[in-house]
Amino acid sequence: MPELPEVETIVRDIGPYLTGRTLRNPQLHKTDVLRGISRRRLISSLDGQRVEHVSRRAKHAVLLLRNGLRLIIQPRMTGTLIVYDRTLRAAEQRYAVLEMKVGRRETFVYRDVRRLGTIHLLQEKAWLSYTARIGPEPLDDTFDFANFVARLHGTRQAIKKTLMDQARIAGIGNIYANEALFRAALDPSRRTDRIDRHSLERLYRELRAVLGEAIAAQGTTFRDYRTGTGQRGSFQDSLLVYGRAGQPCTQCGTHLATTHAIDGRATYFCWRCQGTPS
DNA sequence: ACGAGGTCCTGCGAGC
DNA sequence: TGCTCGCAGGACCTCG
Repeated sequence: MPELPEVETIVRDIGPYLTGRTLRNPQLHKTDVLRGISRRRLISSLDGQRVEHVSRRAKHAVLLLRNGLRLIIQPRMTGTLIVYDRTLRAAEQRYAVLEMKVGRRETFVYRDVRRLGTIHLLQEKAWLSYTARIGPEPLDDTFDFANFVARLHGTRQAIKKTLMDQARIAGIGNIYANEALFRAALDPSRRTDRIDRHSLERLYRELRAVLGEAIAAQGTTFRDYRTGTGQRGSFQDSLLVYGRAGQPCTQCGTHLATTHAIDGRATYFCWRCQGTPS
């Protein structure tokens, strides 16, 4: 489930293959991922366009094209973005949503089993408005502790839900919210407005640390996620709580617990180290 | 402002 | 074996 570290890994991988290349023969196999654009206009806007720049914003991959449009792909749950330097195998072709040639042999594929992912194609102005609705990038140099506190301010919601609110801070999903809260020894269900400054300092530090470590490990592969070259990530080996219900806490040995009480999403935590969710 | 619940989508595993 | 059903979940929506 690509969150910030996974999309960052994808973008770093595919960027060198796409930048300066011309998109040829785009094929859209499914249309239900399109947002605000028809298949016909997407195809005609992509075909023959040079890719000027590839970047990440929150959990989106952004391809800036010569014609000024941005192709924005959000892989969500099961989406993968891969550049292959060979012909695709049948299994790789299956579930392909968008596919285009980016060189003599290279093919760029957006593949998505469940197709909860989305594709936008935006003009500069629409892009600015789109990105303005998303919070700041947590790994930016400018994202200091004061900024973090300001972004969390004014809500009584559970801290885990607040962290995952893309309008407040960009790119944090379920895996890294769980991990950061455990590492900061914070109860995921704690009301955001009732967390003391020292706890917030720990959370700020651990959040940035875990995101950085996950990028260094090429992301977390639980099931579908692959890097931009089709490899598995390795941060699943470093997860301390996510997916580890029933296993011993690495800090105190207590059996880790899971609940769906916060926003209906799987929360993993240690009763002893993080306290009891209220 | 906030929580609850529905929606999208398909593979998978449990249960019968 | 073959079927149904619930679940996985990020973002967005409506309702109370």
